[in-house]
Amino acid sequence: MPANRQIALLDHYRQSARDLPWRYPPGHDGPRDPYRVWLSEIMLQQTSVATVTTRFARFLERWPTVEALAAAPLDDLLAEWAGLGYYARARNLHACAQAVVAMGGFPDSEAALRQLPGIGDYSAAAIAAIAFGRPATVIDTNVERVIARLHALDRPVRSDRKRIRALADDLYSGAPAGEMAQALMDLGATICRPANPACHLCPLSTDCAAYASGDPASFPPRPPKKVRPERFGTAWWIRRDDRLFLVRRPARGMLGGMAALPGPEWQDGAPPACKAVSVRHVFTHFALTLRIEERDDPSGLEGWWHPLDRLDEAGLPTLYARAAERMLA
DNA sequence: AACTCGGGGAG
DNA sequence: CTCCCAGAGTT
Repeated sequence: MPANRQIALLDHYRQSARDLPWRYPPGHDGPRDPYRVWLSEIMLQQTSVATVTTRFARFLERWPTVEALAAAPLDDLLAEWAGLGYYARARNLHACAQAVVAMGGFPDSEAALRQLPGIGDYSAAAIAAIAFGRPATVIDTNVERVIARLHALDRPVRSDRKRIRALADDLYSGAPAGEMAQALMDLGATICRPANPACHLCPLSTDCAAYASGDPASFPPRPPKKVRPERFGTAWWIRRDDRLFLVRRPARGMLGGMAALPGPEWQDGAPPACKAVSVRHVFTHFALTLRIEERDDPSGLEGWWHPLDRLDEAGLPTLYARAAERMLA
C-alpha cells in the first residue's frame, strides 16, 4: 500500500524541487525534448549535479539537436567531454546519436531505449519515464539508499538488488514515474544523504525503519573497501617553438580515444625514486605517478603539433592537463 | 559476480 | 586523506 508514501514524496517534491538546467519542473505539461533528457542522464552517470551543471549548457549550445551531435566528428565530442571522465560515455553518446538519427528519432519505450549504446537499466527507465511519461521503475544509487533505509535492509546494496527491485516496483506502482524518480533523487541528494541524513526534514521519516532504529546513516551497510594499487609511467614533453607534440590514445581502454602526451604504457608497482617533475593522479581503481621527461624528437610517433597558447582547446583529460600545467608553470 | 572505467566536490 | 556521485560494458 504505497499510496501514502507516494503522496508524501510527490507533495514534498512539488514544494521543494531543485531547479536544474535539464529538468522540467514538477507539473510541466508541455512537450519534452528527449535529446535533453538523454544527454543529461548520460552526463550524470557517476557524475555529480554540480559538475554537470557547469558543462551541460555549453554542450547543448554547441550541439542543439541529436542530428547535430550525430554529424559531429567524434574527436570534437571527446574534446568537449574532456575532464568529465568515463570517456566511454562520450564514445557511446556519439554511437547512440547516430543510431537514433538512423531510426528517425528516439524510441519511446524502456525496452527499445535499453538496446542503445550507453543506455543501461537505469538510463532506459529514466528516459522512458521523464521524457516520455512511461511507467518505469527508475533505480539509481539514491533510490537504492532510500529504499534500504525505509526497510532497514541489512545487506550491502550490491548483494540485495533483487529485493530492492521488488520494493522499488511497489514504491513506484501506479504513480507518475518521472516525478517519482526525480522526487526520490532529490530526497537522496538533499535529505536522505549518505552521511548526516536530515531526517527531521524528511516526508517519509515516520514510515522509515532506519529512522526508527536510531542510526539511519548505518543503512545500507557499506562493503569493505579494497586497497588501491600503485602504477607509474612516463610522459614525453616534446616542444618546438610554441607548439607541443600530442598523440591520440588507443580507441578503447583507459582514457580511450583522448588526446594525450606521448609515452610508453604505464606499469604496475610503486614509482622508482626520481627527482624529475612528476604528477600524481588518483583514478578509481589505481593511483598513478607520471614522470615527465623532456625530449626534442617525435620521430616514430604518430601525432600532431598543438599551439601551446591554445592547449586548453586540445581536449586533454585532467591527468595530462595537470602535467602540462606543471611544465608551463 | 567481479572488474574496468575519471574526476571533482564535500566532509 | 576518504567517500560518493541520476552507471554501463566486459569478462
